Amino acid sequence: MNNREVAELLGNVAAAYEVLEENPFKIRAYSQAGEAVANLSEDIRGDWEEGKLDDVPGVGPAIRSHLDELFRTGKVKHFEEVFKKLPAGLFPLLNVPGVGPKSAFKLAKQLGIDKEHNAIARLKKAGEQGEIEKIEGFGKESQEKILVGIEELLRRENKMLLPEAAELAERVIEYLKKSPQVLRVEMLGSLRRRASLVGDVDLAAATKNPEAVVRHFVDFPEWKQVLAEGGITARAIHRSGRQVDLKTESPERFGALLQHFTGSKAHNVALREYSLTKGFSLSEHGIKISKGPTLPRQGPTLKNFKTEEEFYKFLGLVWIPPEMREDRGEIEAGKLNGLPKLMELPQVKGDLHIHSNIDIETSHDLGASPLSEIVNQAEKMGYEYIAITDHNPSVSKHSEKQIVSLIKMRNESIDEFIRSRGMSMKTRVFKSLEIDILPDGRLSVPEEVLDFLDFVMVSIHSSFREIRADQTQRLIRALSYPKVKILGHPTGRKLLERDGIDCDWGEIFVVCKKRNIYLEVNANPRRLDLPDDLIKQAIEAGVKLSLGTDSHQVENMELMRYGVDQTRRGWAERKDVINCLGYNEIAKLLIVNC
DNA sequence: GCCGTTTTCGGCCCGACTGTTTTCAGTCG
Repeated sequence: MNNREVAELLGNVAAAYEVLEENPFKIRAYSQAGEAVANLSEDIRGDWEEGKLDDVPGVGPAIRSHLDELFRTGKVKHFEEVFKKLPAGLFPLLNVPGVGPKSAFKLAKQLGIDKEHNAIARLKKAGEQGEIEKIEGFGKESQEKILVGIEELLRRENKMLLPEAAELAERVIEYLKKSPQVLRVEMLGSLRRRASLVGDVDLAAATKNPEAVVRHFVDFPEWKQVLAEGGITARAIHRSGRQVDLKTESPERFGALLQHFTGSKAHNVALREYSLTKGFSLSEHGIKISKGPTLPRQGPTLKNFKTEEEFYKFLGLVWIPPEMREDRGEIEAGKLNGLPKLMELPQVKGDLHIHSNIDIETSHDLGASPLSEIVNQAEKMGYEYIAITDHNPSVSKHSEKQIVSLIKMRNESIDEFIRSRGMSMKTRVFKSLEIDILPDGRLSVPEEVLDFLDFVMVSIHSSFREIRADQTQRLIRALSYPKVKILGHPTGRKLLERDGIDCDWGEIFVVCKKRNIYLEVNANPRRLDLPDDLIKQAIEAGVKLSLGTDSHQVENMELMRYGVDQTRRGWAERKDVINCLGYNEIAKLLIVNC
């Protein structure tokens, strides 16, 4: 059982308790535990194996013992007894937007949806045949809403990679700014927090005339369909099929709106709990002072905030960068003024993961761009250095001797290029190689090859599904070779395609720290690997990071900012990322025997 | 059922929107 499945199970228990009208706080406890598991990047089963379930927020003695039973026996007797009281078809219906536990129960019961596997299809059919509106408590409009919800469910299953969401948002923002009524526009939600995957694009506009701004928004020519248009908000579907929401607010209150809809939900819940202890009640409109010297008979007064900075300051906190708002300790840190000074894109002085088109008959994709274009681009970006990290020559097609001579050939071609450019070349080039880690942890090239490289990057490109202990030993063995300085895209995940490997990262961090090996934050938006929460843990363990775009063509070197976004989500400061060092300093770290 | 800078007992986030049950429950972010 993976995290998503465990989270779903806990969510189903919460929903079942809701239908059965259990204690509301017990319901919330299960639903919070479920969300916490869903947001975990560590494998929860691994946490259980190591006796660390207590570290998961929201998991106390009762839920821990249920999870213990789940991992030992594959099921939880108590949960099954609870579920038995309800139709099994109820649970898939919870995924339809607009359908919660109570409605799902009524629908499943009245429509006789008693199996999980075809529940959504049966609901859809019932809606199309007008069966839903006949149920007490539902009408024609709820029936229509459910059918729209089912469509949205099918569409929502593929979230957007960050750049797709960012580019769509920028198009709409550019259009919105054409209206003189729009005083300010900002991105909201997971997009503003620069999360690796984004659901809908949410935007906020500051205006004194919300109706005019909403009208302008719905007139955007690229909408396929306008879903809703109110006095202060609107929602539309873009021709790409992606949903865009707009919220408006007066400039005087814009700070509170921005804060509220930037989230994350977990951050906001934690912030409200913290604020309540001070007698403040937060909302998207501002802060109500519910305790202390409010005037009698007047009720709580609402305080307005133009900016987020003022909003956080009023709560006794410093402004928290959106990337950090995931309830990972940022409120505590903001209280003590102990927030890190996050690194920024202009501090990046080089790209440590680039593939060229020098043909050494590689095991994986050859780059598309010649070294000359790569260096030109690097100089344009103001880089002091780049690392050429082509894949190793394929092992099956070459003898060891041939591999060595291919690497020598590549070195000569790089050296010749550098000579030809002479003193005018501002960017220095590291000769490296991205070497495959074999299933047993050995490297896929003869050790002799390492002598011809400035440093080595190693990466996993196969056998992603080994069990944790094996995968951990595999990585440790790979990291023990001389000259290995960077572990490339450490988890091997591909967003929306496959999960990363299961591995005891704590052990890997120890090895990296001891041997001065750097963990890559791969900036390719399909990878963004290490993931943000592991970045945070790595930094806490004293491990330093290496940024690389994994570019196979020069255009992709521009994707560095997405890697920087993720390091910021992992609380990285300038000192945590070796790319912030100048050439002389980083050469000392990477080239061990120079 | 969880949790701790007023608490190991007694609390537990806030408001908008929607549709239908004509006064509010359910759902969402």
